[in-house]
Amino acid sequence: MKKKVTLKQIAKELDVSVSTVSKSLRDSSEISEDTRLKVQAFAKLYNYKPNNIALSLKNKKTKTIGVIIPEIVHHFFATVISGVEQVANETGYNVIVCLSDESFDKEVINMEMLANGSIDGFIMSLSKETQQKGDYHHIKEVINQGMPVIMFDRVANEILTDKVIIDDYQAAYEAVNFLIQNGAKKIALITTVDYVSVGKLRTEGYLKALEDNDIKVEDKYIVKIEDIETCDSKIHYLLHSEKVDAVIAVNELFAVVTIKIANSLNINVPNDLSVIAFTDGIISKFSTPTITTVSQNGVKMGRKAAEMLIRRLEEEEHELEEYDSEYYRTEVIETSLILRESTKTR
Amino acid sequence: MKKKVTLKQIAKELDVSVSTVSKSLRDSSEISEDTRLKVQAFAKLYNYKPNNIALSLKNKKTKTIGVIIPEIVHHFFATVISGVEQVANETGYNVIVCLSDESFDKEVINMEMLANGSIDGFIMSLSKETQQKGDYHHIKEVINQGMPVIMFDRVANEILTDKVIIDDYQAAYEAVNFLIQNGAKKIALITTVDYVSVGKLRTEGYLKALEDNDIKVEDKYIVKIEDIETCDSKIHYLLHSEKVDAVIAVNELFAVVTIKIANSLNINVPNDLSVIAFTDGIISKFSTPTITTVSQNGVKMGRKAAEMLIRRLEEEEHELEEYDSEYYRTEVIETSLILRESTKTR
DNA sequence: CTACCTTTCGAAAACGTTTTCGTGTTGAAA
DNA sequence: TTTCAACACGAAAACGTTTTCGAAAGGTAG
Repeated sequence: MKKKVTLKQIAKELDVSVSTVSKSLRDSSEISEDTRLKVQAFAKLYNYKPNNIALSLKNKKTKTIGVIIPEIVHHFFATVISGVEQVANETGYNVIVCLSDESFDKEVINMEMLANGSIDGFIMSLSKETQQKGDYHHIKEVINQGMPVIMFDRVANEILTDKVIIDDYQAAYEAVNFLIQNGAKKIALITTVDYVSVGKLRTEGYLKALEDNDIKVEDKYIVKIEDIETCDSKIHYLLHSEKVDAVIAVNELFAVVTIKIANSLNINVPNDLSVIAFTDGIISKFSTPTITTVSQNGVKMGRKAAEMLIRRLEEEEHELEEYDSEYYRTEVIETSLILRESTKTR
Repeated sequence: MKKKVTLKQIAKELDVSVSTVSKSLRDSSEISEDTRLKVQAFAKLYNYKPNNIALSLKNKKTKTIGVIIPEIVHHFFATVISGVEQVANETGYNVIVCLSDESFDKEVINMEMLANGSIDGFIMSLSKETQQKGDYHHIKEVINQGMPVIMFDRVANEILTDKVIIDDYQAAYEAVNFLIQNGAKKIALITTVDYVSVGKLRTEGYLKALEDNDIKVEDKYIVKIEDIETCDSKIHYLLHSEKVDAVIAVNELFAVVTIKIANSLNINVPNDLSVIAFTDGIISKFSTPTITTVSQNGVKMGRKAAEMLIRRLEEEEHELEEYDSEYYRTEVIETSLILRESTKTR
């Protein structure tokens, strides 16, 4: 077991100073070719690699990105991380991942931990509990300390910072429009509770689309699912008691459950019932029938978020005009409807 | 924008020395109650938090775990990370995630990056390419430097270190046995190429089970899928040309594709064909029919791996008897067959 | 021979902590 | 009054780097 070698050790072995070693390894012209080559050879022999922690302390840069997401066992978030990792890799950054587990407290703790020097900037998506509380002091504080924060997907208008989102409102509007144009009249919405920002926006898009097509909004067609346990019974109740001809679900899970329940009630998808889901993930591709979805390109979101963050980090040098009203940007990732077997077209 | 405050700044403001501030904040008895309280109050006011990087440098401990996995957009690996995160959170560790993207080079680069002081220990699963090459020098080197490494799932016997695995051989054996006991005679295996360690073990378990039941092994029943594009055609060919009555697939994806192709060929699952998949993930739960799987508890694996790593890290103090032959342990996570709709029992 | 420049290197500071070891002051005991 | 312990604090080293500055040695020009 041979421990990592340090500059000091090399210096001692070669009977030169630490500064000479450091300069030699960085090809400084201050050092004679003789000693430079000697040091470099020795360093290679002992496989010297500079200590990242020491470099971080010196440079006040860690070359590390902190990512905080609610859950990782969730295909969408996994794809986002994948995207972040891609550009991090390309630009020499590391990625620290923390999970809030949808808990406000964990989100706060994780942020505080990482904010104390471990990382150069954040990429994050709010936990449900945080959105419910509407308490963003921890995020504002971090931003106030001068650490860049990029929010994605579940964002808060209240926080002034860079954001990457999909246009949930518009996407829902278009999905509902698609259903209407293909003959649907009674369109149900299966969504989460309102405090989840994306759920709310999607609901609004749904409402607007109905309104623009002069279709009366029926409250009984809007199913709000608080926790996953009640999912089955609520959807069952909807399909059993109302003859809807289309369902738009805010996530894949609600959609696939809807299809299974429809099957059990002898309702044929897509002939009797069309189904569209948000979040284009694994389930939609492999369910039977496969599910038409609103694409939500997580990899692209992750890449974009990472690019924005790294741009901030590298530009920080120039100390740009921060008080510009358009200082912070919100990037919108375009969506599209991916047509599969769960919807019929006419 | 007020930057983070340091000990030095507090010291200057209060006109005391840095040491006094540090000691005060750590409740040292050396300091009078007067100044102690004064310092603490001031620190709280300015929301002082010690800088992690400085602490890491001083303590030669980062309290960070490095995780290297082939892909994160893969439910199993996501669950493992989730498990690692759980115990990391409970014990005050952070988690750095790097993706090898199934590439040997990226695996090496990531390991070298992290090994230079960024983390205290590794948890990793080999990339396909690494397993193919059989080149583990980067891992051995890290271990040699005294950094603990825990391998999980895709491990290499050649490397002497702690491991967490499921008993792939035994699990495959039992799955095949289950199929035979329920009437299957012609059992096909859909697997990956041999250099993926788990694929190989599962194949061996399959073979042994057939042998023990005096069933002749038919080479044409063993389908090896190299890349995902050929998946469809190969499985289609199998089902079309051979009347098999059961299929065991080494992952969910192969299983769900098998079912879809069976449907298209008017082969009823489970009546005409039973299907069992390895890796109990999202797809199996929501496919139609739902798929019987060999559970592979990723969360448990992640937790176990993290526990083993942290134990190593904390015990390192005592510098235990390293040359014991049973120094390194291999933990086996038990599996079980989760019965769903894709298999029939009699 | 002096003055100055170039080459080559080392000392030291800095990043933010913690900890060891002194040291000065005070008070009490002898 | 002397001596010593207790108390309260500060200086400095250490972790591993990089970088600035100073300085010694040697050479060259005048």
